Amino acid sequence: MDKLRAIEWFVRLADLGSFTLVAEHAHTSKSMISKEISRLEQTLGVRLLHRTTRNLRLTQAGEGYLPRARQILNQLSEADNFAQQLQQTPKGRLKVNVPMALGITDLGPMFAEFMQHYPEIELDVHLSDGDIDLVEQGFDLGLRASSQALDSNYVGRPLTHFSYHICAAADYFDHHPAIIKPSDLRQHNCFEYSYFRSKNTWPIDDGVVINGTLRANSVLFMLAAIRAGHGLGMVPDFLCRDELKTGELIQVLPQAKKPQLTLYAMYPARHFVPARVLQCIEFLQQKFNH
Amino acid sequence: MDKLRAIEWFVRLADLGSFTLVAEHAHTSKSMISKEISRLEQTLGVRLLHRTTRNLRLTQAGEGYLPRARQILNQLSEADNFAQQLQQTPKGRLKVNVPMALGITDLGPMFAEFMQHYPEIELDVHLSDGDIDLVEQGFDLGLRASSQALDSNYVGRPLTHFSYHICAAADYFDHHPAIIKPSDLRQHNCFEYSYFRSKNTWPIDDGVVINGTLRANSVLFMLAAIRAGHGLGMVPDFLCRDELKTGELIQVLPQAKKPQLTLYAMYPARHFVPARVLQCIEFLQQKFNH
DNA sequence: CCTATTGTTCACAAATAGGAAACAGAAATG
DNA sequence: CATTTCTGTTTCCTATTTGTGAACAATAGG
Repeated sequence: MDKLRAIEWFVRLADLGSFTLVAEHAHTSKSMISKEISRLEQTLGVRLLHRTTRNLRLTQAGEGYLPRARQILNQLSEADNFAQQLQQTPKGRLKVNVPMALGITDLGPMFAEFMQHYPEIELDVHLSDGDIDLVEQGFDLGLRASSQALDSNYVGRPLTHFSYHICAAADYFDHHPAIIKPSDLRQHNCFEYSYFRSKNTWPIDDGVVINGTLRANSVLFMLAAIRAGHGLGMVPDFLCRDELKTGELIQVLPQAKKPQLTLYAMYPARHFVPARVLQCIEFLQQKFNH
Repeated sequence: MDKLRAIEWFVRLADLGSFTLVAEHAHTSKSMISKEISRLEQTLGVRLLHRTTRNLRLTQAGEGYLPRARQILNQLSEADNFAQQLQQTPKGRLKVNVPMALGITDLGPMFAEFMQHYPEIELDVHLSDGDIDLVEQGFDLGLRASSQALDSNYVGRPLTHFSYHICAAADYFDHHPAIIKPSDLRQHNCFEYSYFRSKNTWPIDDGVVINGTLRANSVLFMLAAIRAGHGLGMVPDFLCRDELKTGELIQVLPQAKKPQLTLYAMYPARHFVPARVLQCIEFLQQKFNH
């Protein structure tokens, strides 16, 4: 039995509450989890989980074992990080969370180059936009665009700044009235981005309540609708700069006060940060500053 | 790789300073140790030990990894003890250190009976008399006869008391002068026990300096010499009570002031004491009090 | 009452562990 | 200086263990 792995799985089991989920998460079969947990229980001589077919709950022993197991795993990764910090060439798995749109446009090529520089680092990139817990999901690094303060559980380093543009297709205004002042937007089909904190209010000047026929959780998807001339969207500059240059898209209200977005590289605040994480951040910083 | 075991071996390696010794200690081959440590170093990406053929020393990484490894192992055994404490029937390995002579005479039958009562407990009995570090050697329980205070790292529970007798063979005095007062001993062949703190001084009244032609680190061996009529020895009562009863041995200076020995059951002071340890102590207490 | 989904068990294929011996390097020995 | 005698590493082979997918038993929900 690999006791450490058994303990890891036990902790996951307590968190997720299902053998099947843990098996998926650990890329193995549920029979494996079952056997390993049973073996752990056997060596301890105590049942850690009370299992009925549809429900899992910790036994008294499991209840007490769980926090200790957590601490052991934490200290182990702390020790590993310490050791790896002293090594020369960064290697190992680097699990990164990246915003969907930015990941596809700008970060894709950057990470490709990063891989070339550090061939010993095994990249595990997850594209997603929702607010997820980096630690819980086991991310070493997360890139997040934010206009507000950061969670103090993480260390955040600003990489670059973005601004928003309100865009429409060039031919959109052939059939729609012009937009002179922010309140004109209310007469138009303004798309809503699901992950905006202020759902149907665009943060222009004092805020403009908009409404439209599209709501999407992907700016890329929204961009397609804008290019098709179906309405207006508020998109970050890195997504529309090419189209604005070619004239395919037109910016509206360029002088209006729009929020500045900062892209942060965030990593869990720990005693020893793996070299590969710091190297990656530095690499990105250099790329963005160039 | 069994990472936990690798860490254990690494700690042992740092303590003992030799692959060969660790291999013996762990009941495995040195190739195993070598391979496992190498694998650990590989996953960490750092060399933990700098090895030359005749000398081992920790690298900078190893120096920092060692205390963390120690802590992890401690917390793990703490967690295991916690879990096992909640279990009903005690089981698992119980490694006991027992004084040589007492182990052979009185404790042998007691432990035999103990095994019968708790068939799930796997006994690992080490007979030895020297002062050894229970924790370092991995003992769960140590039985020690002592007349003085105990190390505060351990919890000690008194089991029973012993007294010393000065004995000689019955026919010894056919050819040697009688002994009336303690100072008469100086004219006799008095055997010396290696582990006595006051080497060649017997703790009778104010202490009597003795000399003789035998020095041994085994009271049993000494007893054989006494029975053969070669001289006198100071032996604990449990070793000579049968011979005194049959008259084979004769006690000398019975009214002299001799030290009282207390037999302690000692176990490492930890947060959670395994059930099997407590059960064993209770069993022995009962046996001695009966 | 049936279906869907859970965790456990089983049997077999694949991978791994473990040990003996050969090996290579360095210190002590004469 | 050659030799002996330790050290830790490597190699190779077998026995053990691991991991998987399918069948299984058990339970909650429709």
